[in-house]
Amino acid sequence: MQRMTRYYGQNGNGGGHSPASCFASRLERYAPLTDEEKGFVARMEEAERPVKRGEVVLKAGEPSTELGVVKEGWAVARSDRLNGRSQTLRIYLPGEIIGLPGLGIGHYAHEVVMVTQGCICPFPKDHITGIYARVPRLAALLTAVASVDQVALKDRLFMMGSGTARERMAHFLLDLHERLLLSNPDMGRRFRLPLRQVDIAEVLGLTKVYVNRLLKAFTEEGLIEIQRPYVRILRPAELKSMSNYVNRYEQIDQSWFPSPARNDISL
Amino acid sequence: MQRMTRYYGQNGNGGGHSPASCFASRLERYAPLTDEEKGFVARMEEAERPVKRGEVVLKAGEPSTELGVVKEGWAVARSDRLNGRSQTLRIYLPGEIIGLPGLGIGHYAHEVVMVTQGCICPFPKDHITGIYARVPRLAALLTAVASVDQVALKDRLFMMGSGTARERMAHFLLDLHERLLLSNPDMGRRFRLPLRQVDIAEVLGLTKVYVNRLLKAFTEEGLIEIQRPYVRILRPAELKSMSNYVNRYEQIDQSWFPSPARNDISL
DNA sequence: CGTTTGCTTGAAGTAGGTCAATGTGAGTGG
DNA sequence: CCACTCACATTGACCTACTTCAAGCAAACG
Repeated sequence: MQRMTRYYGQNGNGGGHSPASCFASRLERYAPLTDEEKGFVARMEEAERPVKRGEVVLKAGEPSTELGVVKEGWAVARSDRLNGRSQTLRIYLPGEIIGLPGLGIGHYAHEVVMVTQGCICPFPKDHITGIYARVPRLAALLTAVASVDQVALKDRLFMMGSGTARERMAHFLLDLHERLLLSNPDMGRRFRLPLRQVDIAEVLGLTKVYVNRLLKAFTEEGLIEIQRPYVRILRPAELKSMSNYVNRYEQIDQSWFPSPARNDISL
Repeated sequence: MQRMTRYYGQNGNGGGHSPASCFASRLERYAPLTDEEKGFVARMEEAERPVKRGEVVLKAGEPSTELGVVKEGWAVARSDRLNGRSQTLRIYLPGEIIGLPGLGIGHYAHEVVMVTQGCICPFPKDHITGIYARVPRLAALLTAVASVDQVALKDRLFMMGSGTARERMAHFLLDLHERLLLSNPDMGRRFRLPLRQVDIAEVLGLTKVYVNRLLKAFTEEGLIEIQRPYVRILRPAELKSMSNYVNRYEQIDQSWFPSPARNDISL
């Protein structure tokens, strides 16, 4: 059933962070956390649930009682259509939070499904309450991360609205590469892409047939190299210029964060 | 477990001119604000700047020092392409905040332009600092509103990725109508649409020619009625079923909000 | 070793784009 | 009151990027 071997996650790459918490290490990349903040983050990863490929982690329409941290594996948020085609709205990599949009509307708007096997750390929604009440700087950090996310989402909307299939594909490959680099800085240009062509098609809003043709064309043009399930980006510059790609993940702006101490207001 | 509050239920001014503080009244629709919270909200609307149609309110690439509340008029966030076509990423109606995504990345990712004349209330970014530090429930409210926004954005991504032109148009009209109803509950099915066909085309990722043909077709099929610049939705049910439209703005979940008093943690 | 799941390829169709011309109403100036 | 203009809307004729359908292939698994 599973044609993939194990997803390679947080193998020790000199970073020195504990493999137990990819989410905490992701956050600490931006700003060192206080002990109190670390405590709150740790509680988001207390529980662990192994999940199989294809498993629905969050069901669309259900009341949103929990959020979750993807600890291992890839997940996607998707919108199913009665009609036929379904659309992947977002790919979640290890260290990212799922279910955040459910905060506002009280139920999950779109289902989240695993595309590889992996491991999810669910935590109750009202854990966020404590973060807003007690560690406002952490709340601000989460907000900042969410807003980077929103920018990336808008970039994707742009590609879907006025990009050709080639441009979308280029943008997709570059974006995934950059995001993987965030947690694996010394990964290089070759990365594991545990998605079937039909999965990519659902991300890009294309058919699997055309995705196949695009990948073939990209390969023939020497833009990429495929050794399934690995992809190597051969000519990033051309891909960037053809898709107008901008890396949105490089840094976040902390200038507006409140100070870590609870009642010390920097204003 | 979850306390939802209906969003409707404020007397609407059918006329069409904004109240003194459309942003505050929009927030108060969700939850009554404490005096302290009101003070912070009021400071977001202290300054006022009249803006002309076509004026660039936020320039892409510039450091994000300010956010703003749209007090009057319509604005759009758009992504320009060297190539040619440009894509509208988001329409901002009165009472909505612009520049929020700039919080995370420290500069404006996409430009914001007025599509009608209007009025913007700019406020400094670090005003958000005070909200996170001192009125956490207001911070949570802003987060909730942003997350509803993100869901709506994902719905749009879905339409752009796997919707036909007809479906996109139907979705667009319904979505705009619902959003306008939020601040004008007794507006009915007829609303002012101050966009040119080319503006709509940029929202939908289509050409103005095709937008024209779609509008003509919709009119001939009796789905809508156009008396420029007004549109009337004649058969909302058909539009809904053909575009799978879901109104995401109806309710907001406050169950996870911290309590209004600063150090009283409801957990 | 047969079955399944996913990849590849060809041929034909279509939704929506492109190009280009014409129509229309709301100013503006004379 | 009429001409002139300018910004948009409308319409027609053709074009193409992508889809659809359908068949064949490869490799992994049972």
